This record gives sequence, structure tokens and C-alpha cells, in this order.
Amino acid sequence: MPKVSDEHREARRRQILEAAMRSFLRGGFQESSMSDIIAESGLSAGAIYGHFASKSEIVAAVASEVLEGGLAAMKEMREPDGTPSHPLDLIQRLVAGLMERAGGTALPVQVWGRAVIDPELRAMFGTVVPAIRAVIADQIALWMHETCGVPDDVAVARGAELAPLMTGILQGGITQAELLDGFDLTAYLALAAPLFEPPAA
Amino acid sequence: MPKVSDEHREARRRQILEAAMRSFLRGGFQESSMSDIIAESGLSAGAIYGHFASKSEIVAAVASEVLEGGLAAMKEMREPDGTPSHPLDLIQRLVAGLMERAGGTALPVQVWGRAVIDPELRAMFGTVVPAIRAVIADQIALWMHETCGVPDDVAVARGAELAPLMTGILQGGITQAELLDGFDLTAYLALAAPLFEPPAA
DNA sequence: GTCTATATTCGGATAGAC
DNA sequence: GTCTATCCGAATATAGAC
Repeated sequence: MPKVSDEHREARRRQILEAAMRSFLRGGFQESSMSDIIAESGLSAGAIYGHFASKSEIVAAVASEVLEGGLAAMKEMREPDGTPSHPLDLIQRLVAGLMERAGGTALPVQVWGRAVIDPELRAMFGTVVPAIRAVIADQIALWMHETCGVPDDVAVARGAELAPLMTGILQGGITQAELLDGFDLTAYLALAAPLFEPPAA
Repeated sequence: MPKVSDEHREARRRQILEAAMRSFLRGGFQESSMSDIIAESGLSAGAIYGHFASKSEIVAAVASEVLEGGLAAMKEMREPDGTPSHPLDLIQRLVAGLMERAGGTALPVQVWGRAVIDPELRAMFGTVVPAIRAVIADQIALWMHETCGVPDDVAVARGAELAPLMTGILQGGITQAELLDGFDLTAYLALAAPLFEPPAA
């Protein structure tokens, strides 16, 4: 099996996945039919089913792409230049990145909604969230240690402690940004700034 | 049209809606078929369509029930005895209330996911959220004014300012509570406590 | 590998009796 | 108002040629 063949397969998979993402973005997971995806991809039914066994396999692949993609984007966004940025900036940049790369934040919200009743997606969520929390926790610890005078071990502990809340704030921000017209994400995130003040307890 | 007839109609509507909610809770909005709802309700197809014109009308009614119900629950939870409770307690009680009354928090998450691609649900969300924010803002203002020494106007302003963030924290908490095993909502909410410290800026 | 055409199942909605 | 039986369209997946 020559290398070109594998590359071709992979390219086709991506072509199909991206067509599916565009369809789901507009029509949702269930409302979008295979015909929609087929039309959007410019391919044919036979071609699609040569790469994915079923529609639910496509849905799972897209959901994985969305969740893992969010994690990957977050890792990328971590240090744009090298100076540790504020944890809330990380969140801000992540959402901005999703807007561009994923064409909005609609897919994550849809994935969460479907994960509620789809055990496979729920499991994916359960493995990705701890990884996201870890990135956030790292960033908090780094920032508190470097720019405030917080001792390393204290900063690390505080980061781990705050990560679940920050994850929730991220989710709530994405949901509201997607569903409310004129929602100001920057102002929303700025409100959480006091949580990172050192005045410790 | 005698009064009993109206009462009967309303009772039937509720019977159908509750059956639909049970179905959606397990199977999701799209996966659940009319047959499921019919079986769950113990009625027949004809009876259902005598009260709702289409499945999407049932979905809209359930979504309305969920969103408005959340708001109503929040208003109820406001003052259990009369002493102003901590705003985070309000959130905590609200979620606990949803767990009981709505059989969990799965429906809200599903509704948000569907609102992304359903203009009708999106509009409902857009009208309910400001009302929810108002209740939260009131509670924050009340608490800061009464139990901390914050002047009334400052407390009111701070409440209005913080309400969107609290709404997001609520949404993120519900999402994580629903999708992560062993998620500790109380600990999650406790992390936000510093936001209500008076040390003002 | 990919296309066209199609088989088959399934779900929403209706017709007509009671 | 409600029930039973059924119709019709749609959507997933496949068959077979190229």
C-alpha cells in the first residue's frame, strides 16, 4: 500500500468531514441528512460510504474533531510569544480562534447537547475536559507565579483548584455568545478577573 | 365552552407534555419518535394530534416549559424563609430543584444545543435569559446590601454587572454536572465566592 | 474508488369509525 | 375527543456498472 494512497484517503476523509461540519453548522446533527452532506462535499453516496460506514460514524468523527480541536487550539494559543499571558486572555483567544477556524461556536454547543444522550460523545467529553482543565490550570499557575509573586506550589494548587470553574465560565461564555445577540464576551470574561488576585485566603 | 372542558384540555396537554419530556430526557429531541411519545403517554396518535399540530410544536412547548420552568423555579427559590441568602446558594438550590422537578439537568443542555439551529428556540432563550439575569442581579444586590455593608446603589450596580457572569457559571455548572461523573457542583460554585467580597474596585 | 439508481425501513401525519 | 389502521414522503444504506 503506497504512501500516496494513504494520503489520498486521509485527504478524502477531511474533505468529507469538513463538508459534514458545514452542514451540521447550519442544520444541526439530526436535521442534516446524508444528502445534504453529499451535496455539500461535491462527492457521491458511494464515495462517502467508502470512507465512513454510517452517518453516526460521521457524527462521532465530527464531534471528536470539535472537542479535540478545541483542546488543540487551546494548547496552541497558550504562548503566542513567550510571555505568560493572563489566563482570561487564553480563554478569550481560544473562543476567538474557534470563531475563525470552526466557523463559530455553534458546534461545541451542539456537541454538548448531544453528549447528554449519546454515551460515546459523553465518554469523549469525559476524557477531553480533564485535558482542557490541565491546560487552564497550567496557565493559571504560570501566570500567578511569574507575574504575581505567588510561590510555585501555591500557584500550582490554586490553578488546579480554579480550573473547573474556569472551564464552566468558558462553556457559559460560549453558550451565551452563540445564543444572545450582542453578547460582549470580553466584558463577560473581565468580570472574572478578581479570582486571580493574589490577596489569597 | 364549559369550564370543565378547558380544564380537561389543559390536563391532557400536561399529560402529553410530561410524556414527551420523559421521552426526550432519555432519547433526545430528534431520536425520540412520535411513537415513543405516544407509548409513553398511554394515549393514541389521534389524541396527541388533537392537542398538538406537529412534533415540532411539542418540542417547542417542552423547550418553553424547560426555560420558563427554570426561571419560575429560580423565582421560587429566591427566599425560602425570608433571610437573604448568598447568591451562590440561590444557584445551588436552583440546580438541585431542576434535578428533582425536571428529572435532571439534561433537558436544558439539550435545549441550548438545539437553540443553536432553531430560530424559535433561540428567540425563547433570548427573552428568558434577561429575566434570569434580573433575578440573579436582584439577589446579588440584596445580599450585598443587607449582609455586607454595601450601599444600595452600588450593590444594585454590582448585581447587574455580575449577572451575566453568574448566568454563565450556572450554565457551565449544569453542563459539567450533566456530563462529568462525580462532578462536585458545591465545590465548583464555592470557587466563585470571592466575586462577592466587598473589597470593591 | 466512485458514480447512478434503487431498495427498504421508518417516522410523521391523516382518515374515518366510534 | 379518542382510537385503529394506514398513507406518504424521506432518509439511510446498498447494488452493480464503470
